[in-house]
Formats: sequence, C-alpha cells, structure tokens
Amino acid sequence: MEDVARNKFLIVIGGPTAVGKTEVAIRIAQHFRTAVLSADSRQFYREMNIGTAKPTVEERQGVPHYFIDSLSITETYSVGDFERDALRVLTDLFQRCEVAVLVGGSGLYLQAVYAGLDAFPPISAATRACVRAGEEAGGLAWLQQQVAELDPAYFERVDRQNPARLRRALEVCLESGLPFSAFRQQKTTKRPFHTLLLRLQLPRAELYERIHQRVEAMVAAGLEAEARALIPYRHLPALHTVGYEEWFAFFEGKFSRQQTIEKIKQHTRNYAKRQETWFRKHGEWMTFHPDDWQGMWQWLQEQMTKIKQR
RNA sequence: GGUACCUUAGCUCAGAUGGUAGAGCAACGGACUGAAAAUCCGUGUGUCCCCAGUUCGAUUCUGGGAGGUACCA
Repeated sequence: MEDVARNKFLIVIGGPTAVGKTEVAIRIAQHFRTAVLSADSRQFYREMNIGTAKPTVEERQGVPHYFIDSLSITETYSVGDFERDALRVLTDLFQRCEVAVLVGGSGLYLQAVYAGLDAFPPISAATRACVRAGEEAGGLAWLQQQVAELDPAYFERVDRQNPARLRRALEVCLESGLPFSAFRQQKTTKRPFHTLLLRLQLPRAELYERIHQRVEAMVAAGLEAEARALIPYRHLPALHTVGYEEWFAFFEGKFSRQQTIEKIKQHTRNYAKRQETWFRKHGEWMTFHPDDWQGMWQWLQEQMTKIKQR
C-alpha cells in the first residue's frame, strides 16, 4: 500500500445520525468518480434495512458502496475486523482512484481507519464464555476484582462502573496472560494516504426535527414488521439497536404503539448527542452545515492542492 | 351563571403550620481502542398563574382577578 497511495486522499465524513451524511458522501464520491465505504456498525447487516437508514438502491446508482449488507446479524464482527477489511478495500481502490470516501456515524469505526487501532490478541470463544460465566455468578464486583488484580494500572483509569470496559480488559488479560494495558498504547498509525476529516452539523433543534421526521418515515415504511421478523434474533448484539429494541418491548406489551415510536425518537436523540460528544472530542474536524456544498468543495480543493504542493 | 377543587421545572406531580423548593421522566454535559445505534458517569435548568393586603420576610396566609377540571343549573 505504501507505494500505491502517496497522493491519495481519504475523505472522512462524520456527524450525528440523520444529519445528511449519505447525500454528501454520495455527491462527493460522484464528483471524484470513486466509491463510498460505509463505517456504520448497523448498515453492515443484510437483515436490517429500514431501521438503519441505509442508502437506497437508487441513491447508490453508479456509486459503488462497501460494507453495506456485507454481513449477517448472526456473524460477529468487531471494529478491528472493520479496520482490516476497510484498509484492504482502500488499497484496492487507490489503485484506480485518487480519492476514497469513508462515511459513518460510528466514531470509533472511522477512527480505526484513519488513525488505526493497537494490536490486541483475538479473543477465543472459550475466554469469552469464561468471562461471561464469571460475570453471571459474581456480577460487576467480580469483574472489578479480576481487573484490579490482573491489570491494576488500567483499573486505576477505567470507568469501574462500566461492565463493557471491564469485560473487554479481562478478556484480553485472560487470553494473553498479559495486562490489557500492555497492548493499549493508544498510538495513532500513520496511514499511507492523506485524511481529510469533514464533519456535518446542524443546530440541535433542527437535527431533532430531522430525526423525528425520519423515525416517522421509517414507521410508515414498515419498521414494525421488519422488527417483528427479527424477534427470533433479538438477543444478538446486532439487534441491540435503536429502532429495534423498542419494538421488542412493544411486542411484549410493555408500551403502546405510540409510546414505542416516542421511545425510538428519544433514543435516537440520545444517540445523536453521544455522537456529537464523540466528534467534538476526537479528531480535528472541519465542520460544515450539510447544505453548504460550496464551503465543502472549496475546503476540499484547498486542502488537496496544499497537500499535493508539499 | 352557581358550587367545589386545581394552577410549582419542558411533562406528570410532591412539598413546607411563612425564612425563595424536589422526585420521576425528558433535557443537558461527559467518558469511551474489537458487541460502539453498544456500555457507563455526572448535572435541577424555576417570576412556585397575576395583582393587592397582612408581615421584618409571602410561592405558602387573606382578598380580588385570570385560566383549567368536575358537578349543578
């Protein structure tokens, strides 16, 4: 990849859900006659459509898309897998194109591609099962005690109330026999291409209005039926998703239909806020209003010219 | 029109025999390197409907007004 990708540009488009990333990504990709890589941890899955706001077939017309419908919900897939697969696609794409577009709302997935992840050992099914069994028996306290013992340095820093963090650290410790901290360098990897980070943002009230409209549109398009068909898979990680979990509760009679729709809107708003926090804190983004095409074009041209002249 | 009850945070409501107030939900802020649309942490944001009276002091008591709900006409 080193040789291929000098003077190659990865345009990364980030921003909260429903801000209008898809349209911008496609427009930019069309202009540069290139492809779009989706970095959206739910659009991977074939079985989920309406609720994930995938670009439609018409929208994708003429613009190749990667990582949409690339997996089944029954497959396990991690951000590490995505980093590897995305780099593979980019290597290939940069043979033919000067520019590639990476778009998505999963900040960590974007970061994995443009800044890299540390190398961690793969976790075996046995280790995963072992940690889960321990947690089921001993709860959060057990996780805390294990991590405190096996990686005291990380235990000092970690959010100790967060089982997901502790679980992950413990899995790595048990798998490798080394502390989690030994792998977690938090180094950024220099990529053999240039990266331009473009963030889309709208005033909060306007974004929420767009979210509400999109949820209504999803419901009208048959989201309830889509969720109903996925009931047998509801415990899979992929279905731990806004727009699906709420229906599962509805099917159990916990909410009315109207309440369910309101919950989906609310949880989508909460999600958008978490995304905004991420983008505010991670990476040097240039921020644009999603309608500000001119501003985006100008900035992209400027940046690319500047870099090429170096 | 009459009678009773109500009006406190964005919403639903609690509360102090007078010392400017607190729950749930929402909202807001934050963390986050392999399940990340996940997971976790923090924060009360207020003309206590309005006007006048009593009082050192009124969101609380008194009177009047406005709006709401119920019943009676």
